[in-house]
Amino acid sequence: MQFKRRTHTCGELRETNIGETVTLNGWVNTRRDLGGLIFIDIRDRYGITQIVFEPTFNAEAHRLAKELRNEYVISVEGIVRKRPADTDNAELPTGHIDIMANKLIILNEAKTPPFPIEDEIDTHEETRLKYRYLDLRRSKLQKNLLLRHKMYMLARKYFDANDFVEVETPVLMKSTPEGARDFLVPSRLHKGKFYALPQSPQQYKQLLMISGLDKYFQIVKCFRDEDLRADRQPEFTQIDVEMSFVNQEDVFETVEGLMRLMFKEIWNKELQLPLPRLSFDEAMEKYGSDKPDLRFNLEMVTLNNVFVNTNFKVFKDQIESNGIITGLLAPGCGEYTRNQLDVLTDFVKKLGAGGLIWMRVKEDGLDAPIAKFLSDEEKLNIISKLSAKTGDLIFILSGAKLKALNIMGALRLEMARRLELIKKDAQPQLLWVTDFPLFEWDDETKRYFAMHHPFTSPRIEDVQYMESEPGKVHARAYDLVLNGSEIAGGSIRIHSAELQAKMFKALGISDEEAESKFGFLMKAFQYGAPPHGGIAFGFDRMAMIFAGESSIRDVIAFPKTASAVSLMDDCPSEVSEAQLTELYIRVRK
RNA sequence: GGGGUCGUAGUUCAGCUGGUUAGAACGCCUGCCUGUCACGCAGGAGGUCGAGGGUUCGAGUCCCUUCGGCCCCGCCA
Repeated sequence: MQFKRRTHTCGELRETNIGETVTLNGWVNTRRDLGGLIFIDIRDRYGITQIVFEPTFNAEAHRLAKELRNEYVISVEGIVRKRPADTDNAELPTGHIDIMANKLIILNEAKTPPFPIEDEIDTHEETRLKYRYLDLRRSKLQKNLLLRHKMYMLARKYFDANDFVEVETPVLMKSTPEGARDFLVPSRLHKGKFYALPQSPQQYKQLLMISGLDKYFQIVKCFRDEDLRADRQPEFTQIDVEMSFVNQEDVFETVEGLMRLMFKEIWNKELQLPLPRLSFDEAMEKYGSDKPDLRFNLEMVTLNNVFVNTNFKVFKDQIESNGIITGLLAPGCGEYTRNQLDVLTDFVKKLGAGGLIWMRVKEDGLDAPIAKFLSDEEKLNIISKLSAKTGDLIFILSGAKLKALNIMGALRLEMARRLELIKKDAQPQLLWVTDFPLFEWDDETKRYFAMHHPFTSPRIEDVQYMESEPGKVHARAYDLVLNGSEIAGGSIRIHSAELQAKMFKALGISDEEAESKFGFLMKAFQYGAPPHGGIAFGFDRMAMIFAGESSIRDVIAFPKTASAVSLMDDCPSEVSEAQLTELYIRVRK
């Protein structure tokens, strides 16, 4: 098909172009057929320009324009003209001009799209995902992809300027049993053997440090075969970073520099450095989360001290069994009805709490179902500890420490929603959470797991407890948290064979097991491993927050549904018997 | 694996206690219309009520099973 190369994009023409003969190519955004006069808005990713078809100007073009429908692909040649007085459209950057068409070519017709190509649509996501290529025509999603592109460029420029080297690591790698479920890739050349897709290039980047690359980064796809969430996809992108001869402060400095750049270039905001830090313990006690949202206050308060000598059995038991009693003040909620309180009780019960204790703060004291079990002194202390005022509502949860704090953290977020504490224009809150526990107790298997990964270095001063009290050992691990989302996480790694052996021992991994699972890495460590550490950003999540979206899918071109399916191309799908045979695979029924 | 929620026209939804031919808006089609930009006016077409089964004289509506979207818990070193 013959058509002229465009002279301008659809967002480009201004009054300075008046009188020029131009050619635009694009999609029909809307048509307004007035009979004798036809207006067509032509759209490409740069913008929208109004075309006018007038029979006295060009009868042939006008005749053909009658056939135009939404989403037809067209090429238009015409003359840029100032719009007649009072017909300007201030909404459009191109709204002071229009194009008198003297030549129209229909490059392609289009079926009526299943949903309108415009920003504010309320079409179900299912339909949008099925026709993702149409969804991506909408300027909102295009804007998100452009923002994502800008973030790639900023990251690459930043790391390059700081002497980092981008190195590609394998996508087909060895399956490692720790961590998330691997996606497996069967080998045709090796019967019964499998590659795994990387959960992250963790081992490779450590090997690159041993190789002396010194400063490495990579924008890289990672894969985890776990259940999805609004902010989790089975394949996702990391900015992976590793550095040699560094401590935690060096990593922080590097990351903070990048974040300052992103804040400036994406949001035009000055980021105050250094970033605030919270220890894991502090974050859990105050906010009930290892990724606290600091855009609002509502701090939780640990009340164990108030109840050291209590007669209330529930609290007494918790204190004796090393549990926690945590309180949350809901300002001005003292008038919550029984029904509202039941809903909130139900909310925490669904998260695994035994129940929810509530107290209305009245002029003359606390009005609560458990009031009769508490001494006057305890009541006064609750009020003062939480700085409660008349008309407030107090929540108290007790239980095993991390579990109770987690549930209260969820309630904190729920109350913030109900009280609308997160304003739309709230300043973004970025912080470090540090000093994570090195180990995490797993009740099911009755053993400790590495909270981060088994190569994470303990704090030097805690090494002495690794055998006696593993639960007490803190890691040199850290997370970067933005508005209540973890956007990056990393650690200083173990680089000594001796300490690594201690770590495996604490994890209950035998020498043989360590050898078969991580032997290649252990071996490499014997050839002069420098002290090193790093971090990895959840790029999609970061893009989501910078774009102001609430789902990661809105910053990914072709995302999968919550059940890990691509509705557009219908994958995963079955494969032919021949393919399976070649891979020595039989599907179990 | 568990909890919540949704599924009716191309789209977004309404549809009461089970009862005549399942409605509205937008979109779509046809005609009219020379300054629209949410164009206007007139007319029209369009339905596997997610699927399967059951109860009933009768099911969009009640029951059971099942599929799918979204959110959350578990899971995500």
